[in-house]
Amino acid sequence: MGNNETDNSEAIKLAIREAGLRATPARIATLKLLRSASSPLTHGEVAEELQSIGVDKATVFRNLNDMAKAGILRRTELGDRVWRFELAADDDGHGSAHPHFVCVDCGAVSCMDEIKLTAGSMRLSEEFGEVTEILLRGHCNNCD
Amino acid sequence: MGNNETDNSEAIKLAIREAGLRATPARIATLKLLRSASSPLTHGEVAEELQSIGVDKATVFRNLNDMAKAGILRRTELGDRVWRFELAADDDGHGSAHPHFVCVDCGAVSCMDEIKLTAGSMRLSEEFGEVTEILLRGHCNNCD
DNA sequence: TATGTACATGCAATAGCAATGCAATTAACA
DNA sequence: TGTTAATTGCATTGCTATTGCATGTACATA
Repeated sequence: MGNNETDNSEAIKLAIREAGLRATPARIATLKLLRSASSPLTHGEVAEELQSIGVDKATVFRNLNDMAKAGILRRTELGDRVWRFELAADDDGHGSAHPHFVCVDCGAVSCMDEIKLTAGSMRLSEEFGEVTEILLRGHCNNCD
Repeated sequence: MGNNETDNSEAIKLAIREAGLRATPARIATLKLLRSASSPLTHGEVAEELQSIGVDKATVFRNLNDMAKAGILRRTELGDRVWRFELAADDDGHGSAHPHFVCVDCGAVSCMDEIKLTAGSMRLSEEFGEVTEILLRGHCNNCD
């Protein structure tokens, strides 16, 4: 079945370089972590995880922001004053922009792939501008 | 046409007391300001405005949070890491929860009264929890 | 493969909004 | 009008994100 570990690393390195950035260990580890996550991770969560391999907090912050600016990651703020990051694109197509649900009680974040606005709402929203992100907030089923 | 100024003040005082809070000048001024605003105001915006009548920043912060907790105000975070507040209910029925559009470029916030999810999306969203707020982000027509 | 350079990192310091402790003040009740 | 608990002002603290600068490193070039 080949060497998936190496293959993945090479693919990640390539993606970073294609975005105009250098493929450093900290960035590779960041992308691997985000790929293994099922929901967006915060600055702090990534920093804590990468601390174990000796990566500084400021470096994590800069890398996340830089890669978001470069288009590899998507950066969002989901209502609790903390930035969250997720891959802008990945293998299963989950990468395309999709709505999120965030629980105002426990802070859990979920990706909602199938949520859509009505056609009328899409038209109305154009009066305001171009909508690039949809966020739903409420009380999740684990909390109520 | 009667004394609207007084009438409004009395109505505001009553609303505050009904929420279980004391009708202090700082709170009354806060509600008047929010009622005259066409979009949610930030902590800082309210604080700056009320500074002119001698209200401390911390007091504004506490009052906004307290009144939000008491249900008079609605507190939301629209993507720029700053809390925003608006009346939870007002005369024209605008008070019921409604989606917001926030421009990621200029930060402008608009209230969208008519935006809805498709019926299917409403059903799907129930798998996650009870949705209490919808937020759309993008580039507004003044910025693109 | 050796190497120069621009990019990246680590460490420390800083910024900015929000939250809190405490003494003084005041609204709302009897 | 007096009492009491809620509220305020001021200063301090907390937390996340950001920045400055010297050092280290990825990677294009020779």
